[in-house]
Amino acid sequence: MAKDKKMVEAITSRDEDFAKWYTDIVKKAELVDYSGVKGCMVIRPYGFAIWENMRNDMDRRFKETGHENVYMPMFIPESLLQKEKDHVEGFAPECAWVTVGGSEKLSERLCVRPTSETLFCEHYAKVINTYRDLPKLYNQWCSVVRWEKTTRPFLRTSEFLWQEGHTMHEIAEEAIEETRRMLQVYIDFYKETLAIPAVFGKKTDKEKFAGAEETYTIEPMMHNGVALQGGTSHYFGDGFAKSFDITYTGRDNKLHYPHQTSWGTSTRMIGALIMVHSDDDGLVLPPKVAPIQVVILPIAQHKEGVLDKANEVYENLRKRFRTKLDDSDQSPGWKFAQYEMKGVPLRLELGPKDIEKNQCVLVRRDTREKIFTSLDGVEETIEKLLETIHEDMYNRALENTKAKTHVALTHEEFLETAKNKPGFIKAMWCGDSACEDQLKDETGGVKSRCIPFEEERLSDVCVCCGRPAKHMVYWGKQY
RNA sequence: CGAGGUGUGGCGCAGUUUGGUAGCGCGCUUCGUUCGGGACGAAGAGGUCGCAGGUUCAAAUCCUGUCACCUCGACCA
Repeated sequence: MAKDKKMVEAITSRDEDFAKWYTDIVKKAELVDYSGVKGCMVIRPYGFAIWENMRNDMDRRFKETGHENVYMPMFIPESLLQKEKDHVEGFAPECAWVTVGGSEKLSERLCVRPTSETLFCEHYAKVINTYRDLPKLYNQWCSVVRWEKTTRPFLRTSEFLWQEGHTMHEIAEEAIEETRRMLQVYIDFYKETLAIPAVFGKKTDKEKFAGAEETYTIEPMMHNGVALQGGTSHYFGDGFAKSFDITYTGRDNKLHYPHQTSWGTSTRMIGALIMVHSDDDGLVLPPKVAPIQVVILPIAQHKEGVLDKANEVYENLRKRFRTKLDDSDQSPGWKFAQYEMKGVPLRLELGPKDIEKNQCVLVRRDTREKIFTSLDGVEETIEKLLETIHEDMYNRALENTKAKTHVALTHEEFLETAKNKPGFIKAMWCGDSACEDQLKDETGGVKSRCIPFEEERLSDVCVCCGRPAKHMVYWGKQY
């Protein structure tokens, strides 16, 4: 069969209808199911296993950088939420409220947390007294609720799982350093674990988080050129500390406000995984997070010795890889398609002909390449292949991002590019949010993604208004 | 919040215009044959047609109301 022939009729082609392709994958790969509540999804075992792998990897990185896990309540009293003005204005429109407990109407309504800055602040006010209590480096894994108008599995749901780090520091520089450090943790995680390249940098004032002084972001590009805000890290200065009256006695025996950060990533990253790597045959998972890294498919398994050998290989491989042996009585063709749909990075075929020659067939999910290899030392072969798959997936995504990143020097060029070429646009900007608004209106949704840490001087003037340029900005449409 | 769409066995749908015995495909169960790219045969099980009213001898079908979900926009991790 031709390599590029579409084998799974049930999945809509990616080029035909990207949105439909996405939801097909999500359902066919058994990642989620819809629930009875609008915008809330059931994360099925296979989808949740991906999240668990992500979570374990990130959690390790957080702990290596000195953070501790905690758990805050899920309810925020309205009065607490209102303590920081910008923050409440940012989140009030999408809060879900609890007004009744049992049969009693509550004297004060409770917000189901959309994010937990206020709860952390309330707690920090109690436990921070002296500079010796700093820094406080807390993280929590939980779910949050934002009453979204439009929802899509993983990308935007009413409730989603995430991690939120909240830290307090003696001085501003240390907090800013923490903000940048955690962004770097995200960048590394995307590259090393998800095999996803990204642009990253600082958000413009207009795109900042509600209540933050500075917001840093990681912006991976999806296969179709649309950006996804993949994680954010915020520097709050001492604004929240002042609103919540968090003070500590400094080395100088005077009262000071600590400086704060927060940073978060969510199950949305699973959406990124799908939209960056997957194809018309289903999911393509990077080996580091794949719930099954190698699936062993015995061929003609009723024949003498096949299952015995398959089990022997399985017992050997499972010590090093997340391995599955599928000896169900489905036909081989069905199994091939099934595990391709689920994105298993490597398939190991083992039939009577192989066993005779003491070999097996390894098939890469990402390229479909077939490799005939000896069963002696097959675990080394697999180890190397999984690494190669990771690198190749990263590089393909990087090529796609590069190919879909354009430069615009003039206003006309910007509009022309935005209209005809999906992807990022690099262009100079004066620093005025009015220009961001104008460009967004003129292009039907292209917004500033970020100001990268390493800016190029493309020209001296703003691509929108022609006044002197202050920054080079990545622009693009987003999910 | 605006504009569309859909609710019928587990899943996907037809049937609704023109009221008259609840259908199809997949899946599921059992048995047999198959097995290197979604195998085949035979026999089975499974549905208060989203919900509530109404019209009628008779409602999945007509009327009124209601709930939910999906897609696309505007807003957002």
